[in-house]
Amino acid sequence: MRQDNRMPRVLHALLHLDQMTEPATSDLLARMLNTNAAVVRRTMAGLRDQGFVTSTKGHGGGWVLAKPLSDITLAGIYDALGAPKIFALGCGNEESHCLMEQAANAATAEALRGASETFLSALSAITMADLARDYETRMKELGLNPDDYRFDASKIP
Amino acid sequence: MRQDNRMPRVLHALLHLDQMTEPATSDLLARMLNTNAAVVRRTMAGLRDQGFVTSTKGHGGGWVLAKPLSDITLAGIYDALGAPKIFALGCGNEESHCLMEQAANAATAEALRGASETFLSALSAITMADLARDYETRMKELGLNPDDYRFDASKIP
DNA sequence: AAATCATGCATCATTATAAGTTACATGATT
DNA sequence: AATCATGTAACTTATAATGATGCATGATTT
Repeated sequence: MRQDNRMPRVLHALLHLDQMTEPATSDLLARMLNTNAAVVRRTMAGLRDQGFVTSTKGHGGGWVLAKPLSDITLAGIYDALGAPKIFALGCGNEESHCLMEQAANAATAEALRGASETFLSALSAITMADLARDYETRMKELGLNPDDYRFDASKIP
Repeated sequence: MRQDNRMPRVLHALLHLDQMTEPATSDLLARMLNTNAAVVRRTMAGLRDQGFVTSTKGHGGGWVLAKPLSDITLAGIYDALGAPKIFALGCGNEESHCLMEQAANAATAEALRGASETFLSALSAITMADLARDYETRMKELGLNPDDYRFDASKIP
């Protein structure tokens, strides 16, 4: 099955949005994320509904961050994306009449449940501000000045 | 992405195999698992290679459990299946030049890594014998006699 | 030895789902 | 009025798992 990359994409988009001084159009974000404007709108729609960003139409319109990064946890974003399916592995969720199948499915489901718990609690513990700090660290490690990188996206042809 | 249900399926198959007194053909297992003989062969191939089961050709041939259930952990089976991809969620694994994307991807990857660790250690802690016990418990809860269920699969038309 | 059974394996069709595309209606700004 | 940008629907493409089929090969039976 094809992988769902909306999560890292949206995180990436939010980090860029935080650097913007004016609304970012879907098209600009699409170029930043190396994708398509319609995909951006579709993906960001959930974040808008949850109040993480706002979108405005018309001239000068686009996407704007609606909260400080420190108020946005990755769990909040995950939910805003519609809490997409985490696992490629299934647990044979059909209601089975076979008791052996029930035992097999239950064991698989339990292992997945634990993993999902770990995953979601990890997401709850991280805010977008943490990511921004990580980004800053990466900048420094390369000896770059954050200001040089700001608005970099607008330089994309 | 479509889900990978090989894991619970194989667990189910092994529980049945443990109840057999003679080799189970791929076709029989397929009917037990509600699938296709070719799928069974394909899926069980890895288990055979890892020595969990043996397969013999010809008259009276088929699949036989090669180890006691207590010697088979779910982790062993997961590996025998080729350690299939666990997550439907991706972490944008492309090597990115954008530091924000790197930060976004790293955070997602780290959350997934933790979840995968939880998952795999859960699998290591469970043996097929545990599943068999669970099965027995389910039998008793329904007031059924395990012997009544034995070879049930051969009754499938 | 011939017939039959069953695996091993390759190939093709089917299905599910994320992602990419396109098109167009609607609202905001100039 | 013209232009910009979102909102949304519909369609196509890409990717895997799964399903289906056919046939070669080896084992067993008669």
